[in-house]
This record gives sequence, structure tokens and C-alpha cells, in this order.
Amino acid sequence: MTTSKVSKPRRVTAKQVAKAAGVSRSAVSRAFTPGSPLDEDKKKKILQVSEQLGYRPNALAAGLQSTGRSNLVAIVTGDLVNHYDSEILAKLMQGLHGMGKWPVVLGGSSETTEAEILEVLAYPLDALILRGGSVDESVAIHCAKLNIPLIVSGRVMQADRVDCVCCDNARGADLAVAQLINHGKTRLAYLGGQEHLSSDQERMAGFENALARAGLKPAIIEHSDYSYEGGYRSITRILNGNGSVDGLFCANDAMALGALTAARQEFGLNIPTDLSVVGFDDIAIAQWPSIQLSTVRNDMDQTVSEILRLLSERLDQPAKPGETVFITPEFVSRGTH
Amino acid sequence: MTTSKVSKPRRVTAKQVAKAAGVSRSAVSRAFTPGSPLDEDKKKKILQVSEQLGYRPNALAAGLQSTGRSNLVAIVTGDLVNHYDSEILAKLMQGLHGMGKWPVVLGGSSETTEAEILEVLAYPLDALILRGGSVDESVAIHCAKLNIPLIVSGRVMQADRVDCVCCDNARGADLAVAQLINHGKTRLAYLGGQEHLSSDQERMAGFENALARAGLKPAIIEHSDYSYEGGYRSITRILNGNGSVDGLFCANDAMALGALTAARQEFGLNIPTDLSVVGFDDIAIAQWPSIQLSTVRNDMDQTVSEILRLLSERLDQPAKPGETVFITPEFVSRGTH
DNA sequence: AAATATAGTGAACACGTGTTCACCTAACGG
DNA sequence: CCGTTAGGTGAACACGTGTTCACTATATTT
Repeated sequence: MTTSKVSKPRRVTAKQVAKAAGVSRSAVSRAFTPGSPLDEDKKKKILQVSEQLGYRPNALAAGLQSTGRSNLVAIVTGDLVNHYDSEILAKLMQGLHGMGKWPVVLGGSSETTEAEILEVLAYPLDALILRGGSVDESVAIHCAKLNIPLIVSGRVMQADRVDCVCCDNARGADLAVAQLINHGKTRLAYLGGQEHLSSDQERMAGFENALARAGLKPAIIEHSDYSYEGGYRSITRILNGNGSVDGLFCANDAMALGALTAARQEFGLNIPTDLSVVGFDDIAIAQWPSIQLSTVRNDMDQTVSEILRLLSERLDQPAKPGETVFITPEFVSRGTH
Repeated sequence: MTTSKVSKPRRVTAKQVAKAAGVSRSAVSRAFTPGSPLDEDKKKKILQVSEQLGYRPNALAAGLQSTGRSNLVAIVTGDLVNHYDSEILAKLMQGLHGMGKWPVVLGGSSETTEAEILEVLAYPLDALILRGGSVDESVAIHCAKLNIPLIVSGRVMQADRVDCVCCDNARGADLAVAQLINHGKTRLAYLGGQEHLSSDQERMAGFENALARAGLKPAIIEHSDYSYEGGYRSITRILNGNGSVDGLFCANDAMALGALTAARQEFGLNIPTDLSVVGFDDIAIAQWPSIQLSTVRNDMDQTVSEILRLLSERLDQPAKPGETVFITPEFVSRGTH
């Protein structure tokens, strides 16, 4: 006994509509192409028959045309559990839809492999949007060979015709350190994400430089994984250690939230009296009344609108030189510092 | 001065590779089709030239074949701000990738219009996955006409060959009410989401039935929008009102979190002594140590794996009758009831 | 040595579109 | 009445693939 694998039923084609309506296939195509010369009555008839048969022009076949685009844009997103990527993905998808593009989404959990990206490049994408920094730069080479525009967000990539939108991480770290010092904190710790990500590297370097300019040294530098649970574990390790700490700068909000909770519940600390905590990103949860996390805003609306602008310009002028836009962060003062 | 609209650069084709490698175009196609008869040396040569020119077979053109599929699967997701949809989307995308499918994602913010879905149906999708209940049932008719398999999750849809995966909402409400009553609460309120969603209707009906069986009447029934802020505002209205309430059943976790915060901060209530709060879904935040929300688990792993199973079976047997799977919810006892 | 099987090959077809091209008809102006 | 213009029309082509179909050259069996 074998499973009878039924042949895939196919969708109605323009040819079938033409036959049913008693017109040529060309006429059917014209009926769906605004501005094409076609008798009004005939057009009405064709649309009616199409409606009845359930015909819709196949967008893929249309995109095969020399003039046509696929209108597909791939988005490689970071881990959706971190909330920041989740929120920015939603805004980005909405914006793309406004441009008539459809997002093919990759990633969203742990690491996205380069192989996965290479697979999706088999499609004639209008563009590839790379969010986050966990992917090798060789992707740029492949995109270039395939003439697929590449837009990178969350890191800077030096390559021809590659556009970048990135937060000024050094400045963000400056702001955080300055605020902590202003509040009288001197024994400052840094809690980072995955060390190989440029966002972590830049925020850490910014932290160290800002401290140095103030004549201070880092109390401790710890690394985690940008997650709530990671932040919870890391602050536990830090507070169980020897050195004393009175200020904590976290490389993203999710870790800051975990750290906040552990410091209060596991160690009974008062925030911000005993310990100041500052996050990075300003996700929606940070402004919940029960949370009120002080943080560095990594503006999502600005980021998305810059990505969309660069995409639009790139589609118009495929050969123009690459552009790098820095988003200026802003300190959001709430209750934890 | 006009913007010079450069002609879109095209990607390398099999024809160009064939010319460069001195072979026929057929040979190039065979080089990328495992199992095709082709001289080993020639294959190596072709792959080398392809690598050099940056050639990759165009997946869309391949999908045009009578035998081929596009490997694109559209996902219509609910509002990503509610966290539940965000988490399930991540799992779903990962699962689809495991099946060799690529997700084209729609929605993610406020309401997804039917028009938007009709637009994406222009693509020859392998399937359409509809999450959440804010879309008209006529979508099923369009999918049927286009021979695009439809899988619905989060609601039940009665239509030929449509598969559904849905939580047993009545049972979930039963569990919540039983727990609240067990803890001595008798003046129970229901806080729902958008009233036109079947998830809200079923959870509310379940709430009312369970109360009736216990010989109780609802203290109050309030509706909001499934968001944190909405929950915050609604509980404020409820507690400012006349009737007294000692137990609150929320139709999702996001609203429960908002309600929890407002009850504590705005009204100084002790949870669960003064007021019990029970959510629905069991999102990741619900188990944060600082939250510990009692809730009804709407199991995401089960839901996703059922969706994937139904999809897989549907692709094998396009004409088999539609199947509806109910996910059995489970009460998760934490600190808020 | 003859007959047969096997691996390899390129031309041709099919997939479903949008668009160009040549052609036809009818309307219009002189 | 003729010349021009305009709108409408279907055949044919192009897009980039995978696959079938004859056909050849080599290897294997009788």
C-alpha cells in the first residue's frame, strides 16, 4: 500500500480565461494591465469571466519579464525574543507593504547561518535587508554578484553599493555613562551581549572610553547573550563576586530587565539607591509603569524610515555609491538610574 | 534635471554560464539538478564557472515548471505587540524553514485587510497560514479558487479542505474560573479583547458558562484590545466603578500584565489577596520572576507542530478533507491567583 | 563479432506572463 | 473621394528554468 500522491492541481491561467471568454490571450493580459488599449465591453467581459473562474495573473511569471520585479524583499532578522527585533520587524514589514513589497523573513531565533541566506538568494529578490550583526560579510559579495541590493541595519559594512543604517553606539554609551556618573555612581559595570556582534563591541568600547575620559576604570565587564534570562544570570554572577558595583550599563533592554529583577529579588537591592541600571534600545516594555527602565533610545521609527528611504533610492539608482546613516541615540530618563 | 533611472541590472543566467563554459544550456541545468546524467569533469567545470560568474538558478523560473513549487508560504500574523503572536511567529518560521519553505509575512500591526491578502495571492503560494481571527471567511473561497491550501490557526473555519488548529477556549475558561473559585473568589470579572474575534467570543462564553454552572453571575464584563495598555485602562475603569471585584480573568496575557500593574500601582491592591488575576496564553514574560502570572497555557509548540503536520499532509494530498485539531489548554499556577 | 544496454548530449518544449509588431477597421479632415 | 489618424487586435517573442526526446558513442553481454 502506497500513499497516492495526487498531482498538484494548477491554478487557472490566462489561456483558459481567454478560451472561456472567446478572446485572445493577449486581451486577457491587457485587461489586467492599466493603460493598455482594450475595448471597454471586452474588458468588462474578461474581468467577469476571470472573477468566475478565480483567475489572477501569476505574479512570479510576471516578474520573469525583463522589465518586471519580483517585489519580494528578504529580511534577515535577529532573535525575536529580544523584543527590539520583534518591534522593528513589525514596523519594517508595514513600511515595505506601503512600498508594494512583500517581506520574506529569515531568522528570528538564535543564529542565522550564512547557508540559509544563500538559499534565499536563489529567488530574484528586489533587495535583502540584513538586521543585526551575526552574519558574515561575505554575504555582500554574493549579493553583489547576483545584483541584489543589500541594506544593512544594526552594523556598518564596508562594501560597494551597500547601504547601512546604524545607531551611533559610542554616543549611546557616552550618554549612559555620563548619566550614571551624574548620579554619583563610580563603580560601573558593563553587561554585554554576544561578543562577536559589532553592536556589543562598539557599546563596550564606548563604555570604556567614556569611563577613561572621566578618569575611571570599569568595575567589571561581563558578557551574556542579549536575553532576559542571560541578564538575570549575569548580574547574579556579578553581585556574588568580590568587587562592589553601584551602576550597571546593559547593552540592551532585555538584559537590563533581567538584571533589574535579579538585583531586587535575589539580592534585595534598592534601585536606583543601591544600584543604578541603564538599558539600551527603549523597547515598549521599558516604559511599562511597573518597569520604568532608564535607557538609551535606539529609535526604531527613524531606523525603519531610513531603511525604506535607502531602499527606495537604491531601486531607482542601482549603481549609486553606498550610503551610511547614523541614528543619533537619546537618553530616556526613567526610574532606574 | 531629471533623475537618471538606470535600467535594472539583471542576474547571470544559465545561458551565459553555458557560453562561458563552452557547453550547452541543458548541461548547466543538469549540473544543478542532482541525479541528472552528466559527465563528472564537465559538471565540475560548470560549477566552477558558475561560482566565478556568481550564477545561481532562479528559483522563480524553476517554480514556473509544471512539476515545481514556489516554496513560498504566506503567513498572516496577528499584532506582534501582543507577544504571543510574536513568539509563535518565530517558531513557525523556524519550522517552515525546516520544511524547505520560505515565509512571506503579512500583518503584524493592527488589522490586516482582506485586500492585502488578496494581493499576496497573486503569488503561486504553496500555502497560506492564517493566524488569528480578524479576517473574513471569504478568503477561503479565494484560496479554493486558486488551489492554494489554507491553514487557519486561532479560530475554526468551516470550509472544504481547510485545516484548523485551535485552542479549546471553552475549556481554558473553565480552568481559569475553577481555579479562581477554588481560591474563594466569587465576584469575577472578564476582560476581553476585540469583540469580533472568535477567540474573545469563545473565552467569554466559556467564562459565563463556567460561572453559571457554579451558580454565579459575572461581576462585570469589559472589552479592550488585547494590548498591555488596553488592559491597564480597562482595569482602571473597572476598579473606579461601583461593583466590587475580587477575581479577574483576562483573555490574554498582555492585558493581564497591564491590569496587574494598574491594580497594584494605581489602586494599591495586593495580588492575589485583594484581587486575583489570571491570563491566557502563557507568553515568556508571564514566567519572569518579577511577574509570575497565573495563566492558561495556549501551547505554542503543539500549535506550531500541528500546523506543520497539517501543511505537510495537505501538500501530499491536496484533496483530502479538512481537519480541525483542538489544542487542550492547561492551567499554569503561579503567584497571581 | 554481433546485439544490447548504458551514459552522455544538445535541441526542443513547456511553464504563464507582459510587450512589441504588424495589421485591420472605422472615423475624421481635406 | 482619398489620405491620415486613432484605437483595437492577435500572433509572436522574451523572460529563465527543468525535463523530455531523439541521437551518438562507449561499454557490456550473448
